[in-house]
Amino acid sequence: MGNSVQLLSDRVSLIASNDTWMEGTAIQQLLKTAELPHMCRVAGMPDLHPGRGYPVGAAFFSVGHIYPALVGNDIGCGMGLWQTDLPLHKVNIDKLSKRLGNVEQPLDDSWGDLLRQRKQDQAIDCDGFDASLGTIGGGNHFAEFQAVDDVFDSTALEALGLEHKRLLLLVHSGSRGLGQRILTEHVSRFNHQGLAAGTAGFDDYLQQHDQAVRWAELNREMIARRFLQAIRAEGEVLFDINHNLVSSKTLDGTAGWLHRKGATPADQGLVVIPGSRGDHTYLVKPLESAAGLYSLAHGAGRKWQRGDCKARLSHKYSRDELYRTAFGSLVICGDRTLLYDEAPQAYKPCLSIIEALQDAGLIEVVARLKPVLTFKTHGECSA
DNA sequence: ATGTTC
Repeated sequence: MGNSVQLLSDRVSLIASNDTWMEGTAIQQLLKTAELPHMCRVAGMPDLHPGRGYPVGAAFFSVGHIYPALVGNDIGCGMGLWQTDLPLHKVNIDKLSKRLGNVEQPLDDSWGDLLRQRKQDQAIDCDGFDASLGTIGGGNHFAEFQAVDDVFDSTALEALGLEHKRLLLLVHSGSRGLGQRILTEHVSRFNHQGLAAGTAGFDDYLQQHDQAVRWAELNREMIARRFLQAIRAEGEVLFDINHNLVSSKTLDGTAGWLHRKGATPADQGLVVIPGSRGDHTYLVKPLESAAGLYSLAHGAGRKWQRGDCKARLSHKYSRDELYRTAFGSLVICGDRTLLYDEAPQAYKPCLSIIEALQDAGLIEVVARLKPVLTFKTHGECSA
């Protein structure tokens, strides 16, 4: 216990074991970000990897100031886990895939009443990005049907209301163009500077940020609902957790701001830590601990940079190996670049992330899930 | 990451 917590400095810790894949660039970015004024504590997660200036897979605690550029463009990005009423023995993967013909279009009028209701309830006063609402987007975002593969804590599973013989749906998306617009506007006014609490800019950003978080949550709900409708199933959300945001938090008696940059909250109950489309997803129970700044890994973490993947993989693998995984699960991805950028080989093994978190005393594994069908985007190349 | 490439 605790042997995978590395102290890089008096205020920077890294959750990683000796065999966790870790880029030097990512560590440099972590240490550099820790030097920002008013930054008090930084924790890198085992899925840490280089980002644009700031690393992804880390939590940053500051006092009196927030850093919108550190949160980045995908404000409110997160994961929603849904349980369908479809028994696994009735699932036919090829039939499932054929029903996903219309899940990328803007939501049509039949969703209008529900959308208006949700926007009113959630105080979402923004119509400018309706065409993206209910759509997955690009990058590492996805909607994935999954099945329980192994159970380690049936009591916790039961408490969550998860029945292990039903098809699950994991949705990973964020605030799309809305978060992007908020960041761009901030950067044009303040560059990468932080904002001091109490200033107009601070209040203005936080108000927009919080709305983008709610918009992203609604986006994931709509994605889940349209996927359920497409496969003619009912379903309910088990949890929905953001891993890209800044929120107020008191740490050792000090009130401040916790930036989560690809870091899943450890103070909101059970969470999932998904691997790549060709790897397991782990349902885990966070344990009480201050070592990780109330945060966990948000996934397996990239091993290879985007853009490098196509050259490394395109001559090595057959078409069949790209659209079917080792689990026999199906991959729908019509975008060639995305197909390679998000290949299993581009990601760290998810078990290595889970083991590092376990060794640090941050989690207990509740269940292991496996992919059934991963949807990225349509296109002529899909199987 | 991005109603995506000034």
